[in-house]
Amino acid sequence: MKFSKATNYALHTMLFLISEAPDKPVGVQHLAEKQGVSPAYLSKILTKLVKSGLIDSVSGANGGYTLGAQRKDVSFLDVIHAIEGTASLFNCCLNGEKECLIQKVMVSAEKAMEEKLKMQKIVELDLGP
Amino acid sequence: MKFSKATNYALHTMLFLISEAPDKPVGVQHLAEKQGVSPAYLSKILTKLVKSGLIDSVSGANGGYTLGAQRKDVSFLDVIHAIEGTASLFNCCLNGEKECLIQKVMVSAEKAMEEKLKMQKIVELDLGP
DNA sequence: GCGTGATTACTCGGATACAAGATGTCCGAGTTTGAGCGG
DNA sequence: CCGCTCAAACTCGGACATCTTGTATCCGAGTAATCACGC
Repeated sequence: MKFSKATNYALHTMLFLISEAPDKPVGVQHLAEKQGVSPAYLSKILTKLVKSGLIDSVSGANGGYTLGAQRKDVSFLDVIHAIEGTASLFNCCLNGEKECLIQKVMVSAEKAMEEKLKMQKIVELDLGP
Repeated sequence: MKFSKATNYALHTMLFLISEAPDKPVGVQHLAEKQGVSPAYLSKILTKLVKSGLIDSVSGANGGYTLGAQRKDVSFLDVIHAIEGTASLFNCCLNGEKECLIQKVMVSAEKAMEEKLKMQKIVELDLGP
């Protein structure tokens, strides 16, 4: 029960793109150096963000990754869902038992966290407190 | 990023002990059958709950697991912390950078979930609406 | 000067390797209950 | 009837085996910009 490093990399990449390179595409090598990750691995992570529509990729020379159109709206939850998936953090997997009260409580608590993460847009971090 | 099955088993065991056997010790075999788990594995999980002081174990024949003294106060968060640990779900692990804004947001959201789980006592589920 | 091809700098996707943690099993050791047996 | 011993029913703890998932690497394919060359 931990957030993966991939989520960490994805969030930092988004923050960097928004704050320092809103227009020009940035190569994966540059992004990887900033965070001390292997470019190949970061590329794999960013592909997920592309498929979720959070960023765009530009092929060819001078290519790289760039922000999508609606960049102002990207929330923490968007990034997390793109990387970790949208499945519930808890599933009871106990047979018949119709509805599991424990499951209900867990899902409710999970929603509380997601609500916070949905409210927080990444762009808000750029311009400090 | 998912809650482990162990947490699920632990929560169900706590609920069972509170609702159906507040005094008598219950053998791990009986508890395991109820949930379709191997007794050996469940025993390993319950040992964590014992070490955290949430339940007591009774050795010898007719032994088993029984509720501790302050059973009314056990919350979801207590059980989860006993099984999953109390470490933060997210750590930035990005070098110098003094304080990471992303880390702050994540921890804050995590706290929101924990607050909900701390409020919800397991005993409250027993007498459901 | 200009088109055409080759080179270069990129991303994309799949295949693969590696490590760590979750899950599950097995067995020996210690502990208590209860039954059996001898006095 | 009493006390002793012994077996049975338990948990405890560690050591293992397995399986999934996260982490990471490598390479071939495709694509776009740029450079080189020849006309």
